[in-house]
Amino acid sequence: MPGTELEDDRAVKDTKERILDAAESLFADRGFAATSMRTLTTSAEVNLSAVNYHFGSKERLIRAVFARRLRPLNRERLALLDRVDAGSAADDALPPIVEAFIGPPLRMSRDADGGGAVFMRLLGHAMNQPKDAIRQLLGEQFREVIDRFSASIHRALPQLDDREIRLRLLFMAGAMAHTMCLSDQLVRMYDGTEGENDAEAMIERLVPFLCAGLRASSTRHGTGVES
Amino acid sequence: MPGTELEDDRAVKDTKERILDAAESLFADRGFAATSMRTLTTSAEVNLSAVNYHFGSKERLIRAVFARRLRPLNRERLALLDRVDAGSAADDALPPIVEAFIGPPLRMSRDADGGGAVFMRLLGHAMNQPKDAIRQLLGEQFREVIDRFSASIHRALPQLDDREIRLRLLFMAGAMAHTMCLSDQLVRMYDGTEGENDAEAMIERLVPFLCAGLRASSTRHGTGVES
DNA sequence: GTCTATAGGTGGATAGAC
DNA sequence: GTCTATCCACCTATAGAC
Repeated sequence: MPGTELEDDRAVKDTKERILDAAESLFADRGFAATSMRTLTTSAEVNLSAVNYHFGSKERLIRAVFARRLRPLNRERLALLDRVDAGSAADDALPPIVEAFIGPPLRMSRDADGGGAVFMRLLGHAMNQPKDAIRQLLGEQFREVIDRFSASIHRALPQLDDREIRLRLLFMAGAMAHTMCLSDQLVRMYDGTEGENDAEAMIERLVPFLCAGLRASSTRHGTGVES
Repeated sequence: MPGTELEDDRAVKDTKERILDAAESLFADRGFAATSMRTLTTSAEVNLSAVNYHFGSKERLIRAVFARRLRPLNRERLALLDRVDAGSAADDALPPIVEAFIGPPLRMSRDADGGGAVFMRLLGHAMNQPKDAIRQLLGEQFREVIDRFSASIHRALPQLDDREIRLRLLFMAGAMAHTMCLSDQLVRMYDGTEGENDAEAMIERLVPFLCAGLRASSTRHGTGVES
């Protein structure tokens, strides 16, 4: 079983990637349990046994699907955040922070060729998944991102305590996930009038909404004055 | 097949509700496809055939699970909105509007006895479901709610056009859905320090965040001035 | 209305030839 | 590494006795 990530063979990689691509697409469309290995391997045009040969089991295939995209995605987020952190720590650092958080995933939604669009739909779906092994996997993948972004937001908005920041980060993630998951319908809702406004237009609309939410006073009907 | 909603018999109702309760709980935990009728009927302590007898099929059981909770829930939302609409139409009507939208579902999360908590987790999961029959069902159930809330928000924030309002309503729904779906972890994250702060505390935190987001200027770094 | 029994089909995983 | 053939557990749905 070559599960030790020693991909030195071209033929192996092709088959593995065909499986990963098909899995991504089918999982996004139907969910994990509803996608059988039979339909998956048929769609990937590989043999039924190939999945077990290359990944060991269905569950490990699922983990591989997420790891393939999530690792570079979160690396990009943190790289963008590094650049923001190097500059101003004032309130006006907030929009770039938010964009570093939501930009890479939403922009990946636009990358229809590379299959990123499909994956983001899958991720939006998985983020609201019941307490599964998948959620645990996502928790591991996102822990560092959440910690780093919490810290940066705290620098920009020192009046918010850490707990409130993490909660609002959750609201942000929810709004983003829902947006990505419904991207099909959004494109339908928005095109015909403004043309090709996928990721960038959505980022331009989400950033003001989320920055305003992050800046909101914690008190119920507050006008900006703290407690 | 007594699928014509003529529940005049007590014994029937008990069995049906036991099935609905078990279905709600298992669907929330494992998803629809991963929940078999065997584990479901075992958990409900009814016979395997009871589901097909009372609901006709697994899919119609799923629809029944949603309809049972969603109809009264959305009725409550609209009733609350009616009371807001009867009052001021100014900007200060916004918090009650937002609360009418997110309050009933989040409050249902607290109702652990009635099983509402389980259902809301299920709903949060279903809202980010891929393009299934379930999403279509939810679309039907929510169309009137979205239309009515869009109109009320438009009265409170006349500077936003209808499309932007509907988009922000989507962001709201996403933040709410994600919050509800992760309620388990949130309770773990928040208790031990503030005690029993389930629904009301979360509403108090979501309302300022969402109101600020709704009020945000559409322009990227805007300070409140329109375009 | 509730039960047993079973039909008829699909699931993930594997053995072993090539 | 890829294929066919197959095991067997499990699935939904139904038939028919009580």
